[in-house]
Amino acid sequence: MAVDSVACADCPLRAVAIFKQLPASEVALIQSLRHAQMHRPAGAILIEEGSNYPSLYTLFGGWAFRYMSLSDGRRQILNFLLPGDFIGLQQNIAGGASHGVEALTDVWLCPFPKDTLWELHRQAPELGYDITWLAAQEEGVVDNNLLSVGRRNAKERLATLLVILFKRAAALLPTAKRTEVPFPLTQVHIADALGLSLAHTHRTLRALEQLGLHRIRDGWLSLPNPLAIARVADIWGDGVPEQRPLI
Amino acid sequence: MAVDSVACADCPLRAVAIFKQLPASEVALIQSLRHAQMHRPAGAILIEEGSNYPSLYTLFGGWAFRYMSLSDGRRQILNFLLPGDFIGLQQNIAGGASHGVEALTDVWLCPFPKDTLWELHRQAPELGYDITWLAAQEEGVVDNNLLSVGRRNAKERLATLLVILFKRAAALLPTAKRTEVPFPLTQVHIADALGLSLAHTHRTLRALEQLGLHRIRDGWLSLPNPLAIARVADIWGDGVPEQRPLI
DNA sequence: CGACGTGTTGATCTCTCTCAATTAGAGTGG
DNA sequence: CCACTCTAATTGAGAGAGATCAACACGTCG
Repeated sequence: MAVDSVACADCPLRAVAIFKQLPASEVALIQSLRHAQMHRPAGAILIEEGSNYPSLYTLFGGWAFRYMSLSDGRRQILNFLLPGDFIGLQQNIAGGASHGVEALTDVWLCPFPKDTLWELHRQAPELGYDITWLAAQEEGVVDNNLLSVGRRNAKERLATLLVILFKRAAALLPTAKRTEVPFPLTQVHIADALGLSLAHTHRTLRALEQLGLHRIRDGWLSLPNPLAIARVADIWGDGVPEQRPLI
Repeated sequence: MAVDSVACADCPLRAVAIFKQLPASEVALIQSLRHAQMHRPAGAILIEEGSNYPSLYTLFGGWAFRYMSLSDGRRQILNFLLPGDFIGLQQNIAGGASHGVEALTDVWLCPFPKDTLWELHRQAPELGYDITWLAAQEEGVVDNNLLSVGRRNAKERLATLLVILFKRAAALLPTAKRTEVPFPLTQVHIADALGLSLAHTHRTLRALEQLGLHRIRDGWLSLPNPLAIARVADIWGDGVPEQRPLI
């Protein structure tokens, strides 16, 4: 993952099948707005909760998550961010949601100045449309999490999270290597994402493992029986869009 | 609420202070894309859960809500839609979130053809930017709900919902009339929005009422002690943006 | 070596759910 | 005008999923 500001045109992410191909002119526009790539260690706060107009980033490498917390420290993880995800949209554009963003692993970021959103819309309507697409897509992910936390029990929530993260992570890997995917979450992250206590998360995790529905070892996740765990999760479609824009 | 396709330029909603003023040219563009206004009764399904590229609407009058459900019937309300909200963004733009939309009261809608999103982006970057703003804003609302459902207990959830809905509804009223706001939700809606059972929702509602934190009568909500209920909800900012775009 | 993060596990408690009934309008049709 | 139906609100009793609290094990790291 050694990165010395790879040019957007040569971006290895763009070679991954899930990302939509862009015309060279649009890639050039993105390149012209972008700053040099930067690195942040695992655990770093990428966007402070409550900050009003923070920077924008494309997550180039590593995982992160968005979260909100209550004044007494209770924290809810809203969704996880994987390579290719765009960071800072909500805060930058609509002061509304005052969530924070934290690096789950070491991350590499492509930073953009604050007025990038407007420039993209103005100079390339297609990219403006793509930004809207990304916003709508991320809301869909949060919708799913809300359904889980509101109406699924602990086993179902866990199954849902594992299935969805597996699919998202697998989509970034070469087809041949999709038997297991990187899984950097600790049980604390899982608990905070699912609205469960740490103890209960642990017990439920063990219960599902005993049923042969998942296996997490050394930061890798595999799903020995994808159909069975999807059935527990009550998921029909696959949830991962065929192709998505990459800004 | 008699409506025979009021022209966008004369739209009474645009006169409300929370809505951003648009240049006449942009209002004209919106008008040119829009179909004649339509009415739907309370309880009508405006967008079927799982439908792929449904119509787009601006909610002109009445309340609605977005929801998702599990195969056994459990339902989660994702967020409520009030006049001025844009409907159908997520499904239309990113096949991702397969949620439904249901009318909570009788509603009046301004329908737009499916390619409107793209046309707005292409013909008026400012409006494209506004669309993105709306998407980001709505995601912020869902973020808040996820925080509630994941990490707040029943009393806190209820307090949060009442405070936020009160503010959103009040912003649509003349300043002088903001002591009470329309409140068309039944306890079933509240329960489904908060991830609680109906019975517990009812008991918690009564408990908060006994504390003098709210009063719901004949479809109207008032908050006798706004500071106290906001304290229970653990809300600091006001959550309602000063000005928002109206498409 | 002590501090810390992460995982693990037991015991106990309680918030919230489930199930079941009852009451009170509002609407409908004869 | 009355039986009938339906929705929404209400209330009680009992049960259970998940929370809380408290230890302990293990590995890493300064």
